[in-house]
Amino acid sequence: MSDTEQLPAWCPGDGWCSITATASLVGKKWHPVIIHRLLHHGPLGFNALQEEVDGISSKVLSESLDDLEEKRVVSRTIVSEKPVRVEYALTELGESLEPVVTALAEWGEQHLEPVDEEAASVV
Amino acid sequence: MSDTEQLPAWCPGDGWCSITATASLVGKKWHPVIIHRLLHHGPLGFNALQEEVDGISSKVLSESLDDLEEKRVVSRTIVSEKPVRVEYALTELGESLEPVVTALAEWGEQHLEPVDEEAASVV
DNA sequence: ATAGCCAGTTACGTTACCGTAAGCGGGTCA
DNA sequence: TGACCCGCTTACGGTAACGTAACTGGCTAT
Repeated sequence: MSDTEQLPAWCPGDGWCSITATASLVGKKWHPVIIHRLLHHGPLGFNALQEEVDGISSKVLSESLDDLEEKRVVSRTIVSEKPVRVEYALTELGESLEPVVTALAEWGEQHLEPVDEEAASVV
Repeated sequence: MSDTEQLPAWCPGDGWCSITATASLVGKKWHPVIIHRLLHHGPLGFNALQEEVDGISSKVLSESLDDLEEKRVVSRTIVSEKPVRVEYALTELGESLEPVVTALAEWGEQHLEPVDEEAASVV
């Protein structure tokens, strides 16, 4: 590490930061899980997705989907069959997040699973 | 995608989720940036780190470092020279986050930079 | 003694995010 | 017609995260 080290441009000093920007997309509690489920289960309806995510409320799921749709990560397709169906799927942009979500998942797998937060130090 | 598809175990239905767990570490606004700076600039003092991160306040930096220290991601070393110095560095666990932070950074680089949020749709 | 750097802390306020509970409009099925 | 599924929305509340501003305390250099 010398003094004149050039940073890879993705850490500028002028406001924008690719890390923060990406984190604001994937850093919400449910966002990465939703994306992961969509990656591995193809298009899903609202209720199916809710069951898939396990723990999320309809309200939060709805909000998250709105957010992700606005950010062009998921697409909402109304399938006009008799019972009005809706299908949520990843856009290309959303699918491109696969490495990111995978990185999150694998790191958690490898470094976080043997969690002993309460058994660790205090008391 | 068949029906009996086995998920890689890192997306259980029973509460714990490696993705969410990791996101709770790296998903905060400043956490990944701090880690990134520490990855690329070696150990830094408080003020040096604050200047490096650019935009963070001393309070938030302090809080973030407390959090990251508690989670064994960064270490705080008091270098007891005459002017009391402190050095923040990554632990092994912290360094292992490199792929995750890199994934965030690179995705942002490749998919988010040409941002035209305001120029896009409305008005 | 005054000024300045380093490493924070405290007080205070705002916004974002998450969660519960309930309800609603439309359709299907019996 | 009533019971039930689907796809949400609304109302309400709490906590956590973030932000600003000011201030502290130890040490140093002048």
